[in-house]
Amino acid sequence: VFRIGEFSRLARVSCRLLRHYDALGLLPPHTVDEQTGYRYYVASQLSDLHRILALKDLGLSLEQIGDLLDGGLPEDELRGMLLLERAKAERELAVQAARLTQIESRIARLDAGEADDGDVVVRAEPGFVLLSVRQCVTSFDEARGLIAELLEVVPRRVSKAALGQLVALVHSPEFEPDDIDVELGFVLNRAVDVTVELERGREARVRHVDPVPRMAVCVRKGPPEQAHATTGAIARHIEARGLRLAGPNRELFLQPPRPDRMHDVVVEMQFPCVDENRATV
Amino acid sequence: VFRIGEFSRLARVSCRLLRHYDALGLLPPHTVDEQTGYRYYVASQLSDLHRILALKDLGLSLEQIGDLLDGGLPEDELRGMLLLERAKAERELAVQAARLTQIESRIARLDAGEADDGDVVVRAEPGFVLLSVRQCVTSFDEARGLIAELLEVVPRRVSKAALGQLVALVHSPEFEPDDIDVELGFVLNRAVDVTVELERGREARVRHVDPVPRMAVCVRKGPPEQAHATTGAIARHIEARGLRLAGPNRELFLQPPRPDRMHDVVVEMQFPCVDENRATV
DNA sequence: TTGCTCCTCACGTCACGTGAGGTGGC
DNA sequence: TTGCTCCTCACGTCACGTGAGGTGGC
Repeated sequence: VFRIGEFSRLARVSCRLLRHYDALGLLPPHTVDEQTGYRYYVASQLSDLHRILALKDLGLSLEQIGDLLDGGLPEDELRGMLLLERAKAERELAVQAARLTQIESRIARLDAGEADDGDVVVRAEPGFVLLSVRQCVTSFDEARGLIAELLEVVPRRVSKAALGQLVALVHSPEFEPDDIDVELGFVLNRAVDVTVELERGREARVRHVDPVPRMAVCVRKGPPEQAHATTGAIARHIEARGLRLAGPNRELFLQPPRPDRMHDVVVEMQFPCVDENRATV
Repeated sequence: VFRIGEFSRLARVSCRLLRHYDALGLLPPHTVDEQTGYRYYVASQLSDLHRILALKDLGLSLEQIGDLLDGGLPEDELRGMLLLERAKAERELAVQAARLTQIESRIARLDAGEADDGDVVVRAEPGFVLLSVRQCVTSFDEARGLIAELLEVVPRRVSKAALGQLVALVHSPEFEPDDIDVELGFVLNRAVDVTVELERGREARVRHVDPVPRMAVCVRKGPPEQAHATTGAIARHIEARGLRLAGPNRELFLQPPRPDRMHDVVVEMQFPCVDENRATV
């Protein structure tokens, strides 16, 4: 029979841990002296402790371990718990792997004396409702004209409260500056059912844009020529992270742009991605 | 200029996070209304936020990020931080991988209806001082005789306070029951410099046992025949975990054994391991 | 008798989530 | 005027680590 100090040395755990597990009812001492409160453990309790530590190593919480130890565990539930833990461990593993490759690519770039590219973020993007018109433009000026038209016409038909940011979706699979299939419109904050007529018989319509599980985003400030740098940063980032571009990229105008001052714009560039390995999350 | 709610929706983070980062000085709002306390953000702060989130993704703490953002970062220190983070991420990755394979092997064993083997633990083991005698024994009875002799003779020469657990180290690389190279002795709690003479001219001497970075341990209760089951559990465990046996295994007698009741013993079996992949940690 | 070990609080950790209770702006 | 949004506390999270302050046992 051991006092808590000896037992903790045998087990290579702290006394505090043993007291903690006692408090939680996970591993009550074999005996407790009523006078002094001293805890006394016996040798065979070391295997009880090992069982707890082994379960903890699997990633179970102490609460789960407690349920499992005194619950008599109905086999099925244990299986269920393990399957959940496996999924959790797989996610965590992927996160850690991504983190490691990101760090390594940062070190590599630092050693090569290259720029930071530090502000690329990958996140899930929910779906939203969009009021938009889609067409091919042959020049940047044409796009700018379309933006100007939308900015003028749409607010007359839709209440200001419902109108969100201006957004562009680039549907052209490849970048050809003189023939870009682009969709331009406004995010809608509330459901509105309108069709807005534009010049030359075109119309802006309401449609739903699907959510994207992995969107690489980066904010660009300044003229459109700056876009190359931002695109490059995103490209390096997603490559380092083992992702691949998938689907039309977007530009979200954080400030309502003024067509005469497009060089002063703040835009969030968004690129949908998928994992190299698996098609879906 | 955005209020906190709009800004949080644009950034897909919570208001609480923005207030938290404000409180820490990581991302103060562009403006704060003195009357109402309302926080106002501008579009370009989104990229500041992204920078913070990207650094957080690397595993840096908010405190580190704060130092880094306003510290002007002396390049070298940044490198140092990243190298540390890489090491941390590598360790974490290994831990997660081990966890995952452990969970998977548990599920597999559960599906196959096999036993639990749940109480194997891998841990680091510090070095210690041992008072021991080493010899080849040709039978279990001979070992038992040696234990009896040690239990009788040693306590006469060494104070009880200094004497720790009885331990056996099995030096035979392979298990041959009729010729086991075994070292038997006591862990010493304090430095003692003695040589204890035994029968037939043999001696127990003091020596230092090196620490072991990875020791797979499991407690066995009952007769030595039980040892096979425990050994099997450990073997399955370390295989599932991508480890490999390395060095002499040990048996630590948690209770002072009585040679006439060896079937009632509680022993911790210890097996040194190394990683399959790399020789050292 | 002097150390040594044990005891019970109780705060700290880390990055926020989640109410509680109250107030300004359209 | 009614919602809506914002504000500031302040507690909870998870598994202990780390003192503080005090007491029993050899």
